[in-house]
Amino acid sequence: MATVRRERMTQRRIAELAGVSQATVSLVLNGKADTAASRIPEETRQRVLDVIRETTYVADPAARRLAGARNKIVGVFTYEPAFPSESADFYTPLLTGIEAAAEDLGCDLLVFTSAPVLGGRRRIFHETNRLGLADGCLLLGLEMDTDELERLVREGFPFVAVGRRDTEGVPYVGVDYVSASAALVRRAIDAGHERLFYLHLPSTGESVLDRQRGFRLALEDTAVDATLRASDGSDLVSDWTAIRESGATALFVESPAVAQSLLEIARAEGLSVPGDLSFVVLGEPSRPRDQATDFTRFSPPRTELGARAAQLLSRILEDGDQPSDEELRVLLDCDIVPGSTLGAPEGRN
Amino acid sequence: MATVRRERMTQRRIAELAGVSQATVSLVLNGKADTAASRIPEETRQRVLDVIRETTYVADPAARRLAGARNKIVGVFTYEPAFPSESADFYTPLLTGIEAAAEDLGCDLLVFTSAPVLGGRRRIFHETNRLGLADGCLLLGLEMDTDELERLVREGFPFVAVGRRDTEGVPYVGVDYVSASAALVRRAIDAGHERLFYLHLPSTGESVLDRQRGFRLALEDTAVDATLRASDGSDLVSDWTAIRESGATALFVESPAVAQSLLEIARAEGLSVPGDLSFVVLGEPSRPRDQATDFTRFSPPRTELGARAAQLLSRILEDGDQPSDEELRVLLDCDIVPGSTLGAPEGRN
DNA sequence: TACCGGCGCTAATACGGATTAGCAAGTCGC
DNA sequence: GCGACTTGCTAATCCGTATTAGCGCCGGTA
Repeated sequence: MATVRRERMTQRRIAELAGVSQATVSLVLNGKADTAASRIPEETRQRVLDVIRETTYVADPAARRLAGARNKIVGVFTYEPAFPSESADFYTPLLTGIEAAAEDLGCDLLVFTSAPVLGGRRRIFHETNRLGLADGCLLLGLEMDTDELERLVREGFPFVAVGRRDTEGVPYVGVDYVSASAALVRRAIDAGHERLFYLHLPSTGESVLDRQRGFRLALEDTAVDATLRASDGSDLVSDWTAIRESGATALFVESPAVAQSLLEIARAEGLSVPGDLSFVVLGEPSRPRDQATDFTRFSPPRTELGARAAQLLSRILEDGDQPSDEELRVLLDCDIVPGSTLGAPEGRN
Repeated sequence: MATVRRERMTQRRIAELAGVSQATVSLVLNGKADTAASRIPEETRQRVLDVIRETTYVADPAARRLAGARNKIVGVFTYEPAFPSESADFYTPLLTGIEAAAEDLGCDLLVFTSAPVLGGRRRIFHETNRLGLADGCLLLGLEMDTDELERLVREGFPFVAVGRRDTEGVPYVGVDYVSASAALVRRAIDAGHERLFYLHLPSTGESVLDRQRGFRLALEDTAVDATLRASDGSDLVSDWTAIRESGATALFVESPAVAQSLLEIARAEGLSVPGDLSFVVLGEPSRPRDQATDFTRFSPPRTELGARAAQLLSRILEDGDQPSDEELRVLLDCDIVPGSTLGAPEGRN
C-alpha cells in the first residue's frame, strides 16, 4: 500500500516535517564545527536527522554542485573507448586501481563515454561536455592533446593525468620508462650485444619518447651500435628486412603484438631465439595472444598507477594541505621481467 | 600571454558579449522549434553562436540538471566491484556493451563505486547515494536486493536491470537460461544419459533459479533420474562423493571453476570424460583458467546484454513513445556451445 | 485612429542546497 | 535596569540554466 510519491524529497520538505527551516536542515547535514551549525542543539539536530532517516532523503548532487559543494565524483576521461577488447587490456588494470581507490575514498566515477571523436581522437571539450559535474578528473590515454591539457590547467580544473606529461602545470602519475628501458638495454649490452635495433611506435606520446630516451641513454659512452625505426606494425616484412640488414643481434620492440609476430617470422626463418636473435619488449603485455612468449620485458604497475592517480586527485580536491610540486608529478618504478628471450649473442656472423 | 580567467564562462557573460539577454542565449542553445526560440532571427542566433564558439563556452551540467533538463548520464550500479579480476570477466563484456551503447547515445556513465558494502552486499540506497545525478540507472549483479528494486519502482526512478528479475515492475534485459539449460539437458538425454546430477550454486538469484527450472523442465515426461545439490565449491570432496554415489553419468555444474576442478578430480581417478562421465557447464565461462577445457556449455551474449540494457533505458528516458510492457522485459537467446565434454555414456557400471 | 497580431526579445521565476548576516529571546554582569 | 553577550535559529541570497509570461514595437486592418 505504498503511497506513490512522485515528488522528490527536498530539504524544504524535511524542514516542514521537522518544524525547522531549510537552512537548518542544510546546517545539520553539512555544518562545519566553527559556524552557525555549532549552535544547533543536539535535540533539534536529532529531530532533523530522524526525519531524514524516515524519509530516506538524499541531497540532490546537482544542486549541491551548483551551490559550490563537492560531490565526491571523479571524472574519468579515456582517449579511446575503455572496454572494447582492443584496449581493454590497457585500461582494465588502470580502472581496477581507480575503482579500488575510488571505493576507498567514497567517490563515484563519471566515465565520459560521450566524448565525441574529432580528428581521430576523443575530445574533452565539446559542446555538451559534462566535466563540470565531477569534482575533478582523471585522464587516461597513450597520447593527450596538449591544447586541452593547457586549457584544463588554465581554467584551474582539478585533474591528474595517468602517464607522464611534458605540458607545464599538468599533475600526473606516470611510469619511469626511461630507467626501465635503459636497464633493459644495459642487460643486453652486458650480455655481449654490440648491435641493437629498436622498432618503436611512431607515436610522439611521452611514454613512447621516454622509452627512446632510455634506450639512447644506455648507449651513451658505449661503442654499441643501434638502429631505431618507427613502425606501426602494418608492414612487418619491410620491418623485418631492415632488422636483418642492420645486423643487430638484439631486437627491441615496443609493441608486444609486433614482437610476437616478428618472433614467429624469426623462427620460421630458422633463427633461434635468443641464440641468433634476442628479443626485448619495451611495451606492456596486453592481449593473451601476446603473452604466448615469455619475453624479456618490463612490467609497469598499472593497477597501482590508477590507484595512485585517483589518490593524488583526491588530495588535490581536499581542502587541506595541497601537494607540493614534486608530489604533483610522480613517477613509479617499473619492474623488469627477465623472461627468456634475451641471451648472449652467438656471434657467428 | 593567456589571461588567467578564474571565473567560469556563463550564459550571462555570453549574453553580455553578444548584446542579448541570458534567456536568449539559453533559447539559442536549447530552444525547441515550437516555442519562443523560433522567433529568434538567424542573425541574432549566429551572433550568439559566434561568441559561444570564441569563448568555447559549455553549459554547466549541474545547473542544467537542476533546471530540469536531462543530462544524458546513465548510472551504473554493480553489486560487486566491477573491475577487479575476480569479477572482471563477468562485468567486462557487459561494460563493453554498455559503453558502446552509451557512446552511441551520447551518454556518460556514472559508476557508483562509492556504494558501501552493508550486510555483505553493496547498497543502492545509502546516506550519500548520488543516484539522482543520473537520468536513469543500470543495475548489474548476480543477485539484487528485492527491497531496493521495489523502492526504485515505487519512486519511479528510471532503471533497467541486467538479468531477469522476478520483482514486479522491474524492467530488465536478461538471458533465457530456462531454454538454454533445458536444451543442454535434452542433449544429454538424447545422448543416452539416464541419470543426471546438477551441482548448482546455493544462490537464489533469478538466473540461478532459471537454470534449475530449465533443468527440471527438460526432465518432465521422461524417466530420467536426477539429483540436484547446492554447492559453493568450498567442499569439492564431499560434492564429488555425492556425485559418484548418485551413479550419474552426466554431471551438470553451474560454476565453470568448480567444473574445471571436478574434471581434474575425475581424470585423476582415472575416469574418462566424456566416456565415463559427461560434463556440462550451466554457467558462464569467465577466467582464462576455466577456459582450459572446451566444456559443453552455453554462452550468454553478454556484450549484447549490456548494449540492449543501455538502449532500453535510453528509450525509457526519451520523451517519445514509451516501451510497452513486453518491451520492458526482454530475454535474449543464449548460444549453445557443443564443446567436447558431453558424449554418450559408456554404461559399464 | 484604434485595434490586432506577430515579431524579437527580456524579466522573472523555478530548480535544491550552501552559506552568511542577523533577529529575537534569554543570560550575565554590574 | 541596561548593555553585552550567547543561543537558536531563519531570511535572504547565490549558484547557472531552462522556461514562461509578456512587453514594446511594427505593419496591417477596419
